[in-house]
Amino acid sequence: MPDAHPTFGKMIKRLDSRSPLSEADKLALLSVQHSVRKVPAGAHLVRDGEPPEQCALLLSGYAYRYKITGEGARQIVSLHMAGEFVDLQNSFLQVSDHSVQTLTEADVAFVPMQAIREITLSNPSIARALWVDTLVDSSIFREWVVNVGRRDSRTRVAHILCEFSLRLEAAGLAKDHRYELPMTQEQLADAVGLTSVHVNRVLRQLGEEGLISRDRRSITIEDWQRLREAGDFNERYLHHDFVAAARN
Amino acid sequence: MPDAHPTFGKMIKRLDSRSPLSEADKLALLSVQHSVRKVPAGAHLVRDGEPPEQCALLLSGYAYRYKITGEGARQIVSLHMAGEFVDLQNSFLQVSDHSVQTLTEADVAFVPMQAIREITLSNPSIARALWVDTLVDSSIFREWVVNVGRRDSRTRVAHILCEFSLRLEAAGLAKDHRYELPMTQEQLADAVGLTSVHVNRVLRQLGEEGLISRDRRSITIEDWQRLREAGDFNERYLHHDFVAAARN
DNA sequence: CGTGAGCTTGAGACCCATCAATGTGAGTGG
DNA sequence: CCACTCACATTGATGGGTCTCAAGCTCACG
Repeated sequence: MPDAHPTFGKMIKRLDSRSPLSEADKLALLSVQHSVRKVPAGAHLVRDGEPPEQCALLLSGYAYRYKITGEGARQIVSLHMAGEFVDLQNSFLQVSDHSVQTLTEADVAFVPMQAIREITLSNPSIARALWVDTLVDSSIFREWVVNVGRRDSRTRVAHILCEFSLRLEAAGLAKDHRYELPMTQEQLADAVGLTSVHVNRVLRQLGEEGLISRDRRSITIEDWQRLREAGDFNERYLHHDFVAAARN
Repeated sequence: MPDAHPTFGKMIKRLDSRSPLSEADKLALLSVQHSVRKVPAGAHLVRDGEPPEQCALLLSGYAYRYKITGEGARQIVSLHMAGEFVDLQNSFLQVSDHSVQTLTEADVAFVPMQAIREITLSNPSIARALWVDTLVDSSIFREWVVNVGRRDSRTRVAHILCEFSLRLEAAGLAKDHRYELPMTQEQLADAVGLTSVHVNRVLRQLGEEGLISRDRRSITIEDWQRLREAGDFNERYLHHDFVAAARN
């Protein structure tokens, strides 16, 4: 039933680019059981500690994953955009180890865990493609560990702005290094392990230096090369280098 | 050919506990093509930026993954012990996004990428089990993002000591909350995003408070409950809760 | 015993957090 | 169309946690 939401095609294209899928695979993905629901901004898709029952694919909008420390501080561990699965891992783990919340209003396709389990057992290429997708997720987590662990505030913020720019462009959601940042400065701060006050100062500084300009939530990268250097950014970890990997 | 190194059994048992394997699956894993080599401490198993050719399974000893920032700072992003794959993701990605180095002398089984690709395509249960293994890796990365992003130094160090204790016990490499920490304080610092000087002070403080005691590289957790609280530690993210997940 | 890597400790500096106040713009209701 | 409100952004002043620099210590090993 290829009357699936158009974003399904986007998701399939991304998977296919890193791990080739046959036409039959693509059709199987298109017709996987799911239900679509519109979800308001700030809604929880997954809650830390609860056993998951379905897997959410973002059809539009943004979401983020986060954890809360015992002190009550929040750390955002990833940001997700249209075409991405936000909690694929939950299909195979007993209990969720973090929460997922929408950043904006979003259209979400909920796929029953069972459907994911079945399609991946009966179709090894789909399993591999989804696996690779989670491996790229991992790579981004590793880079974030480095970002919050070893970079100073200016570098950290510049780095994440570079990452968002490339990921949004790869997803067809931005171009010319200009995009709507769907988060408040406080959320940005929680993603880079700083306070919103300090993020504000850093953004101002990056603006004064002519690396970026801002208008409300819109970010324009005025000088990609310099922002890239300022952010110690190397896009290798995004694994956008789609050289058609695998012969099997 | 079940004349494989005994640690293969350990690895298989761990995989099986989170994602059930048939006897045939286990035999296939035991007889996967590989070559064993003894590697000295400090040797590189993988180098950032290079295309990987094989996948390393640690049979004995310890290894860690790390990245170097443009400033030359090192961030260790994970620690691995006997029975773990250190770079499974490399079998499916074009280029390595980080380096892997041994912490101690180690026996390593090198499995050709091609063998991993083949066994996972022809055997969906093995693919799933390895996938789940990488998902647990991801969960640990997420926790590390939180650790370096939002916890103060004392909490950070206490947290990682708790994590090591549980992981080593689960691997049968420690018991009674006592273990040999296979890293220098500088390496520990690079894992928690601090300096070795500060890690040293924190370790002393934890000792003075009676939470741990140290003798050379040996760590004894004197008061698990209090260290757990000090480290804001909840073992959920380790996904050691082996309730035999899946019917298919 | 000499050597070197790693551990330990102190003093001072600095980056970022905290606290606090004000500014701004979108939405709401009168 | 104008108060009013509320979330978010912005800015300043101050303090603290961690880094940096530097020196001495310990212990395994030759």
